[in-house]
Amino acid sequence: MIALVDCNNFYASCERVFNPKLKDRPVIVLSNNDGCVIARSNEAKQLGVKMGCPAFKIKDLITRHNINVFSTNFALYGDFSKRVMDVISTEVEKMEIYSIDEAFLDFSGYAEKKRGIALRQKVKKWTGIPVSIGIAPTKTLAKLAGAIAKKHTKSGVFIFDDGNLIRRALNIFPVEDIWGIGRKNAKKLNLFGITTALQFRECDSNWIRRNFSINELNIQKELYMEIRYPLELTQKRRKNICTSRSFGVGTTELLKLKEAVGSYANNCATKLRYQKSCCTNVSVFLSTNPFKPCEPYYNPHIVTQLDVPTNDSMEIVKAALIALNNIYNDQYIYKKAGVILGGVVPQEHMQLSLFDSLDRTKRQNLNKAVDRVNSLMGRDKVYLAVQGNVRKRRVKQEKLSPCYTTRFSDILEVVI
DNA sequence: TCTGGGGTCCTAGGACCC
DNA sequence: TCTGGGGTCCTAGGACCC
Repeated sequence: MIALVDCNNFYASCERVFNPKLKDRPVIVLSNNDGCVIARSNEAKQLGVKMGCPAFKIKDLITRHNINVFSTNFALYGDFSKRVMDVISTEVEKMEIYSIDEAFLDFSGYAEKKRGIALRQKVKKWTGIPVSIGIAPTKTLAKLAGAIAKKHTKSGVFIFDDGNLIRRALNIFPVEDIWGIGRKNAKKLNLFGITTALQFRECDSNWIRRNFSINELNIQKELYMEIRYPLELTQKRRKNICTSRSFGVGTTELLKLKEAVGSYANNCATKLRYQKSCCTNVSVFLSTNPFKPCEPYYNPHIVTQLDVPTNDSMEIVKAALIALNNIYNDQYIYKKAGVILGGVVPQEHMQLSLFDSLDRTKRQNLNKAVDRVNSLMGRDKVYLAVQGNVRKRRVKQEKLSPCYTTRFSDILEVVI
């Protein structure tokens, strides 16, 4: 049996932990640049705040209902994620951290509701974060059980321990809410009269294979309790590493784009070194504002192949800046830029080039030193000149909460 | 005025090989 | 007149996830 632990309204819950005034109050968290709603407390959901909605569209609603608004605070959420996962790991032998707020656990041996309830209480007590737990024979069914646990139980835990129960649940569960069936596929299925999870499970497998991909077939098997997506216990290296940002205000200036793209490339290289990998290609993209139909849309993208796999900041930044020069056109107002590193290979599998002129050992030592300074003293303490003034370029975050758990100056004081 | 960021996997079609 | 058969690899685009 597999258990899925899912933090309830995760970012909103993190904001609440050190701010008890927010209890039972509507809370929302915004994306970068305070753009869109990316998390909502139950109270905010009840007021009709939709996921992904641009903040400016619900200004009235926010004032009218006194909704508590927060800018995204990833230092805080990342730290809480780690705490929650640490607590869970004290209770299980094997677990797969699936996302910032979810984990699949091996519950074989002792898969009972009370085990889930005890775990849930422990996480709440030790971290302050409420979670829901779904227990079932497969991941797909565990996701479904988790959804039921969140919406329809008081205990926050739901277990699929019998075939009849699964059948009854599938019969009322909409096909579009199955894990892995997205909007597009749900629409297609609806056209064939398939609206519930049970109808999907009872479809002819050959028909599914012909009209959809292998994934949908696997999902169908998982609904029949056949494991197609086993627990993944080893942490996988990322195959692509991306850093991209929207700008608060659009720009046509090449210099500003250089600073941005240089910074994103440097950030990607740092992430790459962190997972002990090298990349073999660097791609850069730009984008104008897609929400302005009156302005022409321009979305160029270019991939540069590297001779030698590398994770050297300067080399990657250089490649990114050359690419930028090649796609830049001064006739457009750019709203977003990004860098993607691809062809990622483990550091130790590096294929050297016959014509390489770089002293790679020297560069490695330099990068290592920079990484160490930045990890000890705070990010961007040392950066490349081409990045410009990194502190000046901060994104808009008007409602940022303190970094209660990751910055000494933000730690709460208890006054007696 | 104001619309996020970071990933994975699958498939079809083209280029290429012998 | 009549023009094969069996592969691999790469890429773009699309779907999905959080």
